Amino acid sequence: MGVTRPQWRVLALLKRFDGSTQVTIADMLEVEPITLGRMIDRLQDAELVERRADPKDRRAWRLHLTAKGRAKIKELEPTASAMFADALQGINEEKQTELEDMLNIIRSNLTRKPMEAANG
Amino acid sequence: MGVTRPQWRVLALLKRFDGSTQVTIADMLEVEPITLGRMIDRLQDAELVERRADPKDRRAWRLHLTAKGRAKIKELEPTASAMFADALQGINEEKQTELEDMLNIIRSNLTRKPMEAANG
DNA sequence: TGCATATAATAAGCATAGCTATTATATCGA
DNA sequence: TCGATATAATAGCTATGCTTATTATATGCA
Repeated sequence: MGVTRPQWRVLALLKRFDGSTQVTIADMLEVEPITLGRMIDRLQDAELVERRADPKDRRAWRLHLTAKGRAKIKELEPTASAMFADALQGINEEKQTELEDMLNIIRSNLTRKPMEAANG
Repeated sequence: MGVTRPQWRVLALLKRFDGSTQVTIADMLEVEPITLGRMIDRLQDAELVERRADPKDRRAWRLHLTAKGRAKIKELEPTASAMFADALQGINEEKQTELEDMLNIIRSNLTRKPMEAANG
């Protein structure tokens, strides 16, 4: 439908946090800055996102959706919602919350700890 | 530790299903045959896996662990177990089963259905 | 001020992953 | 048996993702 899944995640985040720096978006997506940087290269080529200089920090870019980017989001949002609903069919809301909680525990286990057990 | 995470998954599967074809392993990993084929290229370069001709089907390769591959598995298995245990800390066995069940439902929702909702 | 350190972004190189197309071989049906 | 179709693997191209290294700029502190 014109964008890849990771690209869609970037667009969705920029919808909520327009004007973020690359590092900020990379952190939210849990990817490395260079990975996000290259995704932005392609999104910029596709004219869905643009880089603007940060007036306060000359090292940083501020990322902004273009009009075309906002249109693409509008176009894809119904599909995204439908896919989520479809994926979660057969799991009630209470269970969905439990699922989310457990996945958050696992993420925190894997990211915030030095993993002594695995290295010893 | 000498192999990447996807490569480890291939080795672990071959430990259980030594002699499988590429398509079979690709199906189990839920990746495309070409993706698995290229992983096997690298595992073969690293002398962890070898391709042997299928005596009954000249199109197909049979994948086998080398002695070096089996040694690598023995070396990494404790780390793998420790990482799993670490990731699941704070989630009791009953909850772990529920988690697995829910993830299986989601996978089946996303793979076995034509996704009418999303396309309509 | 001026140096050490930190931070934002990028570069090079490699691995993983998908899509489409192609080649070689099997298999099924008339 | 032969032609249509299916299947196993590969090739080319693109996108994602990481590690390590580098450049430019900020910031903290003496």
